[in-house]
Amino acid sequence: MERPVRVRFAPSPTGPLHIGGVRTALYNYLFARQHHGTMILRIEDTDSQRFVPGAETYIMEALQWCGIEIDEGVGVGGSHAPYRQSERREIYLKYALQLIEAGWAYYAFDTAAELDALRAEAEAKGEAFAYNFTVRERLATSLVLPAEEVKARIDRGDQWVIRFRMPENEVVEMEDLIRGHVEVNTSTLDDKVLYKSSDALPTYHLANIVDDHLMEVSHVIRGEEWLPSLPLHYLLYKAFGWQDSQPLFAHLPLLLKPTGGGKLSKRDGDKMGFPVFPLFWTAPTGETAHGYREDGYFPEAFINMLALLGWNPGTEQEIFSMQELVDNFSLDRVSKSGARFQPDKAKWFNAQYMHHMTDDELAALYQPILREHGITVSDAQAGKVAGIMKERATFITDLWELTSFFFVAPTEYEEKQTKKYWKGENPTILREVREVLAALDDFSMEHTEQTVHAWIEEKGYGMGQVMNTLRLALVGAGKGPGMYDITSFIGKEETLRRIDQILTNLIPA
RNA sequence: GGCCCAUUCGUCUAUCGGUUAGGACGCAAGAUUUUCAUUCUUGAAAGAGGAGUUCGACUCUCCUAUGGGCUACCA
Repeated sequence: MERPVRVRFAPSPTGPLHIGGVRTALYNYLFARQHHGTMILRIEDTDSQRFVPGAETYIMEALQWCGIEIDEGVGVGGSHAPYRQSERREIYLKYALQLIEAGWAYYAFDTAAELDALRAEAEAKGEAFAYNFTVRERLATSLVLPAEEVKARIDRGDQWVIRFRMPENEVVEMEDLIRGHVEVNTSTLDDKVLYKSSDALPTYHLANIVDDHLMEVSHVIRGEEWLPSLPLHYLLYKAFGWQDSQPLFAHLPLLLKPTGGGKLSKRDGDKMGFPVFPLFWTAPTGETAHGYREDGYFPEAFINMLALLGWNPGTEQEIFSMQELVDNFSLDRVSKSGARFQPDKAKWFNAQYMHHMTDDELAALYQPILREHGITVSDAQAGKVAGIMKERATFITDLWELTSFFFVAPTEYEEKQTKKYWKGENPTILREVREVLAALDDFSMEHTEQTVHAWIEEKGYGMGQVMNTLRLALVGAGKGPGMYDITSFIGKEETLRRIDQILTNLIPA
């Protein structure tokens, strides 16, 4: 295979891109980058009924947030423009007609009502209706109607479609990069509609094959839901005489619901409290859906998680940057069976990325949240506290809950801790600790710790007893980092002030 | 119903005929600890079932079961 790698992600703008779509885009992107190929974004808007305004913009924003770069396509242009199928509509009819010419397709004039009647009739007899060699000769098609009649019907504006003439009893042999050899007998297939006069647009099958050919796509990497139509696609390449440049196919396993069966859908997210979309989405109807971005996920963590859902490197490495994914990805390590999406693992990935962030990175993300709470501090300070507490956080938004006591003195004292420590001689000991701290000139972490610990030992107090009482005074709760992280950050003056505050405000039990 | 694809711990997965079937998430226990976490250690936890092929099958073949996809003038 000498030809340049060109892959495409080809969503249809019928709603927000969900994570299954993002993963398909990701695998295409990884494959393209690894082979120094081209990643194409094509919008398949051949269904005028289901078109949703805003969906296309959403798709492009989502890919951008994920770090999936488009080399060619909608939004960036390229040598094979246009990339929106609705803007290529004049191309397709020509090819459909070419197929009729060659005997691979025909006009059909059935109305929706007639087809429904046919289906009902078959069902009544307990049979499955198939529009194929068994019925096509008995229906109003260009196969049986005289040429003049066909022309007359078209001329007078009757609705028609062009259907593929599926051969009878032929075995189509196919190769899938993930699944290997697959074969299907054409007698089980039907005469798919390729083009419809109602909106002068092709269906997916025709548009897809024509565009992939014209855009010189080398590998088609798409969801498993397309596997059943692969024989048709093979036959279309054959009918057009394009077998030599036919792309290689890889059908990806589906992303399944976390529990129960079925494909992941929008409703699952709403029900189970995790996003199924990369970004927040507002439908034209006003309906909204959560997004990973707004829920606090890092795009890198989101992508990492998605990449491992259906693919693995064969090693025990789990944390991958985009570049590492590009270097390690391979289609033959993509699994064959559907992967159940796991919300807990997604969180774990995010926490891992959080833990590995530098103070500077954390500061940049945390500052806006601090500002929302009316806290103005330097980046260094924001980064410092975030760095101290990051290992306890899953999301950036967890940080405020975790670090607020660095900036604000407690306004109330947690009941459990108060009961446990604000009793007996502890308030008196706290008074003594206050004197020890007040006498300090050097309030650094090391020096404070050394002095206070030596003092505790000398007095024979319990370490936990003293430290937890002090914690209650400074934090107001039984949580937080080491005490000296706190004292050194808030400083001597504030430390003493918080001790005085609890001593004057809280009456010991 | 028909066609196609799949089937290893609860979940994501490793294994490409010979392993005490490995790792991760989650769960449980323990250790560390001034709190909460983190971290570390340990544990429970799997080859859908049945026939073959083979000296030997999780791995290859077939059947069954189960799950999933498709079966539109949707993609």
